[in-house]
Amino acid sequence: MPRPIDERWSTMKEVANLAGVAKITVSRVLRSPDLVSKATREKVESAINELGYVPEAAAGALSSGRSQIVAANISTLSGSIFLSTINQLSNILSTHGIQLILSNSEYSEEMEFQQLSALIAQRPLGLVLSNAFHNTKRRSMLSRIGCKVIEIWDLPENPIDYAVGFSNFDAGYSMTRFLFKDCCYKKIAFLETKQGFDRRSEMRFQGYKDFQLKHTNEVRAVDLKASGKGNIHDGTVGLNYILNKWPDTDAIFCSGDVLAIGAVCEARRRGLRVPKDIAISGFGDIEFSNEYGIELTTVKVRGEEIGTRVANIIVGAVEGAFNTNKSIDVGYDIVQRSTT
Amino acid sequence: MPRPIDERWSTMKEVANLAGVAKITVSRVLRSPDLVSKATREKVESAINELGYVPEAAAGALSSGRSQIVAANISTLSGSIFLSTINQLSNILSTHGIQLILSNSEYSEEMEFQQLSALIAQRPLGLVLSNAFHNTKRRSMLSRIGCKVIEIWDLPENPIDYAVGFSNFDAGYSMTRFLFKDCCYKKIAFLETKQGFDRRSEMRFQGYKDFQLKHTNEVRAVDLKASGKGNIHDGTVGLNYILNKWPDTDAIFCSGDVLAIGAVCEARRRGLRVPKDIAISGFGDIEFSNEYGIELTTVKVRGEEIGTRVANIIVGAVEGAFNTNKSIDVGYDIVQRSTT
DNA sequence: TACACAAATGGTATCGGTACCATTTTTAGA
DNA sequence: TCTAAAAATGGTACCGATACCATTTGTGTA
Repeated sequence: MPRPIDERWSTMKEVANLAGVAKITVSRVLRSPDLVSKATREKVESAINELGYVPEAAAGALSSGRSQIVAANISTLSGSIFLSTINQLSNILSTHGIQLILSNSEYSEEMEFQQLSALIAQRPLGLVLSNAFHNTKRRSMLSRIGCKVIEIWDLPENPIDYAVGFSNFDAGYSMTRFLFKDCCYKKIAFLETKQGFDRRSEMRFQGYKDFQLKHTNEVRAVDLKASGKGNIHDGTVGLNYILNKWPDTDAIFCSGDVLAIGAVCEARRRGLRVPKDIAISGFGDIEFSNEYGIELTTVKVRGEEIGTRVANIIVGAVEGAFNTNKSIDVGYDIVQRSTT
Repeated sequence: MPRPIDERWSTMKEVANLAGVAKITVSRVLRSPDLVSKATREKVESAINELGYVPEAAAGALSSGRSQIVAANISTLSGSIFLSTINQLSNILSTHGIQLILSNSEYSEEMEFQQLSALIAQRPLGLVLSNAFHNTKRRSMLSRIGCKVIEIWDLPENPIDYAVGFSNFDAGYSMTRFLFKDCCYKKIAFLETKQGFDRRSEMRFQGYKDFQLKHTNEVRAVDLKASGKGNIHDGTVGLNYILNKWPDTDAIFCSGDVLAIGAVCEARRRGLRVPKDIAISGFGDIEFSNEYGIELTTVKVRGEEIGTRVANIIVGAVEGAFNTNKSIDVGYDIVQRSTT
């Protein structure tokens, strides 16, 4: 369909004609100005300005076989867990002229597959995933993708290409040990709301379970799958459910901060003292965790650093750096505040 | 799973050869399957599966003159204000095979221009902006862009193409009137923390100012520009600043919910009763506003609906619908809770 | 001045799809 | 059975950049 004349963008050829050079020279001015003499460069630049020329990324990508795009598929935007990572990643990439395509799979596996194809269609420089894929078909799709695949917020045993994150198992284990050994709670429950498959939450649970089986031989775990969107309300439901089922519970380890905040609010509403009657801890250390009248004990995750590391891997790979470190552990911290 | 010898992806030509058809037929199977007979379609589909073929978006975009990309530039990700809009937009677009490129302009103004160019380089189907551009050069760049420009979360008088949002002026005016007339507060202050140029916050302030000048002839406004990131801490600073400067203030209208929550916390810390000693209202109705022990009076914005409307405009335009409605007002609600 | 070599510039093929039109095959109706 | 129209398929020329190699121009040294 022929676009209306006035809506067409200028092309490199038109810039070249106006400047009186070959179009390859225009290309050089934009991509490797050092190879062009000052006089020519200035002629070309003024032609670019005059025409308001903006090169077409698709043509460049096709011709060079290399896009200026990084794709990220994260499980959810709404939880805001990944925001700091995405924000940082986007900022660093944009200083290198790389755009970030964002898609979220809301933890649904079918959508993830479709979206994965759509992302691969962009032939991105890097593919950032917050959810590891265990399905073989998908893994094979990813392994032959030809761009860097970077799994984040977790450290799977065999990363496809790279992993930047921390051990969710260890985090779950550490927090449980902290509650048990340092805080001396002996009846610890675990609360989560997995939507579909959430490997990271699952691993935190495994860490909790592992500790519990070693030290108390009792597992008190609730997964509010059905209702669960991981919002504050779920925290209130979860607290009630747990205290109803195991009335002598003295601490609840929530798989996310929002859940934990909900649980704290509900505990207070019921007239329970936190942490005296019931201790509550979370995971993630979101902005609200340390403000707003609640100082939540939680696992602090360096989300921003993950973004930085991911950006460095991608930018490095573009510049030809060879990175042998497949797995980058940014660690985590147990942060004690006043809810335990 | 053996990685192919070279990391090249299969091309449409290879699929065509395997299926024994012309490559244009493969293209048809993917884009308009109704034009292809069932037998041929199945042959081609099995060839696609066998080769794991994923078409290259850049080639399609170049050839058809139409990308499958929508670009959004929002002022900031971290505030989480736009999350529901972006989330909804991304979800709807992805069901139409359209990808969302996200960039944020929270850094320098120079970068904003660069980023705009980078986004335009993608020749997106639509360009979604949370910040109106007043600079003439930029506006002219935007007006000749050839794709739909959609300004969101505001209703400028002359939208470049479309605007989906609400009147920030009206919202500011309405909340002030609500505090004054319905709640009978007579000494109302306005607190904001603008980062750079924030037209939306500015318009809310103008609404506040307009009402005040009409009814009290007094404006008590604080803009924590310098420190201001709009976080909870700023709310505490702002409350103290205001009560110090105008001790008889009986209500504070905060330009954002996070600020308001900070102000409520600080008021309580100081032993003030909310709303008896000091009333506080916010703007945005973020998730935390109605939970977590604070029931904040605020202006509820339908962020998700904005996302839906934007997606519909873009998808509609792709399908050739002609939308005459340049300005879509999704409205807002004054929600009274317990802080006023 | 001549020559070698570096710097600057240009020509052409090509990336992998889609548009447009042409051609072949199938179907329906007289 | 024949013919016209519809359905299915194919051929070819692009889209707008970059890669690669060729060519021209400029510079320093003998």
